[in-house]
Amino acid sequence: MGRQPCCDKVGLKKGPWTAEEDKKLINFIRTNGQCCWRAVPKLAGLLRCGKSCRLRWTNYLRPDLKRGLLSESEEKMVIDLHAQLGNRWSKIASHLPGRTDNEIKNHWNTHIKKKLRKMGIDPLTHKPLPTPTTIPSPENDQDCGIEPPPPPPATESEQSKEVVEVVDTPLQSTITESKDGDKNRATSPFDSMDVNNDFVNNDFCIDEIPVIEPHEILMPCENPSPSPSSSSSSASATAPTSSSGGSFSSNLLEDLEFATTFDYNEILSSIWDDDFTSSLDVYNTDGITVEPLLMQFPLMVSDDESWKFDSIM
DNA sequence: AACTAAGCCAACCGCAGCCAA
DNA sequence: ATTGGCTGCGGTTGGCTTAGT
Repeated sequence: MGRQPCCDKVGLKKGPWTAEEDKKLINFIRTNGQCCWRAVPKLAGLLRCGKSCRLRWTNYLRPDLKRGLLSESEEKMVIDLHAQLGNRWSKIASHLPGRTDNEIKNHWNTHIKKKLRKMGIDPLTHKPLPTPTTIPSPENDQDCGIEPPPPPPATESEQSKEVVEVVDTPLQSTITESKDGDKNRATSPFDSMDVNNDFVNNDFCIDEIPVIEPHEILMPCENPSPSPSSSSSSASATAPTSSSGGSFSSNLLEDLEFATTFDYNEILSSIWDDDFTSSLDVYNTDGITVEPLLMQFPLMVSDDESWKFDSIM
C-alpha cells in the first residue's frame, strides 16, 4: 500500500530554523502542549512539516535539554549502553537525561568511534580490533569510508541481537536486564582492558573540554555587554548559525520577555506552562529515575552562544 | 592571506511500528 | 484481519566551521 508522504512538501520550508520559527513553535507548544505534530505547523503558522517541527523541538527547543559535550561519565555510559543495545540511539538517550538520540548518535560517530579505535576496540562489536600486523592500517580506517572486511556483515538488527545476546566476550559489559528493565551494571569494557590502560585511566578525555560546573554555568547577568541595539534587526533577525544554534536569538528573548537578571525557573515558568514544566520534574528512563531535571540542571548552557542570555540582552 | 581538507552537527529522508477505524 | 494515519527511529547528507598548508 503506497504510503502518503508525511506532509505535502509543496511550499514547505526546509533547512535551518529561524528564530522566528523557533518562537512560533515554542509559543505554540507552550500554549497547547505536544500533540498531533502533523497539525502543529498549520496551527502554529509554520511552513514546515510536522516531522520537522517535532525534530526541532525534541532535538533543540525542549527546555530539559542538556547542551554541550558529553561528560566523561556520559561517554562511558554511552559506550556501555551501545555494547548492550547497538545503534538504538533513542534507547541509549533514554538513559541520559537531557541528551537526544541525535546528539548521542553524532557524538558517537564523530568522537567515540575514533577513541575506541585508538584504544584498539572495534566500535561495532566492542571487541579488540585485529592487530595492525594482520591488516594494513590505512585500508582499515573506517573514517575513510571503508569498513573492514569480516567480522562478518551483519544487519543492524543482527548486530544488535548479537551484541545483546552474547555477553561473555572479553570486552563485553555484563549488564543484566531484569524484567522491569533495570540495568545492573557489573563490569565495563574498560575494566577488563589492559591494552592502552593508561589511556583508559588517564587519557579518556572529553576533547580536553572541562565539564562545566553548575556554578560556572549560572550566569548572574550583571554585566550586560553593550550589545548592539536590540531593536536592530540586522544580525539578530538572521537565521541562527550552526555554531550558535540560535534557538534563542536576542529577538526571541525579547519577544518572550526575558529579564536581564533572571531565575531559570522563572524563565521556564514564563515560557512553558506549569503543567509542562512539572511534567519534567521526574524523568523516568526505563526504570532509572533521576533527579528532577530542573533542579539537576538549573541552567544548561555550553559553549553555545545562544544560551548566554546575559550577553545578548 | 588564500585556499583546501577535515570535522562537526542540525536537519532531512524513508522505513518500521503502533494504533484506531 | 486489513487499512491508513501518525509518530518514532536510525541512517544519511548538506553546509558551516576549523585546522592545516
